[in-house]
Amino acid sequence: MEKIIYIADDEINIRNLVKAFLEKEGFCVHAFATGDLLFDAFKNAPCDLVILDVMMPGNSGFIICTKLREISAVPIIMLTAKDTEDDYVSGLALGSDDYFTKPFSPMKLTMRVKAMFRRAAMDAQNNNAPKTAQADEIIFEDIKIMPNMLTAYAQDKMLNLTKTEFKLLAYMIENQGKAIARQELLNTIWGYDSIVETRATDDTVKRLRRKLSEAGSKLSIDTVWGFGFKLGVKKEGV
Amino acid sequence: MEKIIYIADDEINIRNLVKAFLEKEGFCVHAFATGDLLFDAFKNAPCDLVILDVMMPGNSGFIICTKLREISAVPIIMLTAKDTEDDYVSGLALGSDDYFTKPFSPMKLTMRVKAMFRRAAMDAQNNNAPKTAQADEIIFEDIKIMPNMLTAYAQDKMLNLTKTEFKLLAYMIENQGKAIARQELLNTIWGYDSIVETRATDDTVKRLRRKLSEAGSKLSIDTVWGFGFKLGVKKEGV
DNA sequence: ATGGTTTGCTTCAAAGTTGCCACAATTCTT
DNA sequence: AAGAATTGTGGCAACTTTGAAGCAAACCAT
Repeated sequence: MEKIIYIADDEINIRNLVKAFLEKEGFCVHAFATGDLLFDAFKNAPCDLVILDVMMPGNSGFIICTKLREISAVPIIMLTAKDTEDDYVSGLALGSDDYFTKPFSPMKLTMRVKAMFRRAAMDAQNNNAPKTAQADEIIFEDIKIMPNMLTAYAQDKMLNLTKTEFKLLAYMIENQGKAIARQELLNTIWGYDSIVETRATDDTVKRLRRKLSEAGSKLSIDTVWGFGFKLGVKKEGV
Repeated sequence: MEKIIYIADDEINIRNLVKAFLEKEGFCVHAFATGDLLFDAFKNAPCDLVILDVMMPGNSGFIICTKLREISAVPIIMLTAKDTEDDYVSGLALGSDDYFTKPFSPMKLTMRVKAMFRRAAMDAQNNNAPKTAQADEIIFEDIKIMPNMLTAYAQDKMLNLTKTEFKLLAYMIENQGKAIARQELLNTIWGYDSIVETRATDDTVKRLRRKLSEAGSKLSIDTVWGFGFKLGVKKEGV
């Protein structure tokens, strides 16, 4: 089944470039000059994935993203020239699923798109967990995560997590029980194009473990030797 | 399979530096003084990745990039001294996949190169076997195997298997019933070019048997004398 | 700018894995 | 039944992977 992708960007070069790359991969791509045009088209005929530039004449990508989220759970990738963490957070908080900073590599965008479809397909298979991305709270054992606010509680005590730690914990809880490979964490948290050493994951896990333990959480991050990590529960001490 | 990398840069120091670093990582590197030379070589013998300096005598890296893109989808990394947004965007618009600004760390370039190959490999894997390899669970008797997660259960108790043990058990279960020769296991699990003794399989089987029995599994690994092993089921004791 | 945080890297020690060995137990051959 | 070949067992050492502490560069909010 051919996947349909809508893209909105006011720069025609970017538009054509992305369109060309994605079409070469067999996707059906419709390009729009503004977010509003895209939104109108979406109302008539929803697509499988949306790529939105943030800076556009008329309503910005953020606004379109919010409007889309009101009517659909379609995956959204945001493009932006700005590289600030603020934008990153607000973009994710508004419900976009991924984020690209211009200038970006068309091939990487293509790979990310394919990865998202793969993931969506996998989620569909184990339909038990329909991750509508924006649950207000995710709870696992004595941990409560509030994705919108980048906040996490353990035993009702607030954990003071950094962004990296939060993303890692959130990802592991979404995949609770599963063992997760270091490389998968790198790809997901640090991005497919990251150049950090694999051991960077150990650092974040180390800091997460300390914070969890200081908060007295029963949650433990177990090592799967030669592979990665897995969530577990500490035994009730004696 | 050794990856072949072409690099074009008019500065011999850069050329040699990058060449040395990449060769140390096991890549086969051919260096060219101009982009045109590289392009000619590529027409005769394509390579797996191209690194192009932008500023070169003769045709610039941008032009070479465009010409390469007309005949191939080979990954291209651009190097440039200029750090302007214009250059970046036009480089990408011409189809390069990544971008490095001089001065750059050879180590980071190397890591990026490795990441690109890793991604390409993953992509190929996922495309070739979109469904077959993605079985979430394989079940045999009281054993449940979850291939993606290096996790296996016996009687709903988790088995703590190492990578080697896991691969061996998974392979035997995939071929359930069949007797498997030691040499076949060696080739499959340890690889054709492995130098381990045949008896290494016995070691892993030994450890697997212990873990299975400790978990109380009914699964047994039976010896086929003078040949290899075969999965079986223990009798209901008593 | 600037002062505090975050974060990835380095180094070293600790822990886990794995192939090999010697020898005992088993099976096959004669 | 004796001898030869093959397999099971426990131990072990080399190797790999992981954890911890410290550090410096990058990052971020003032």
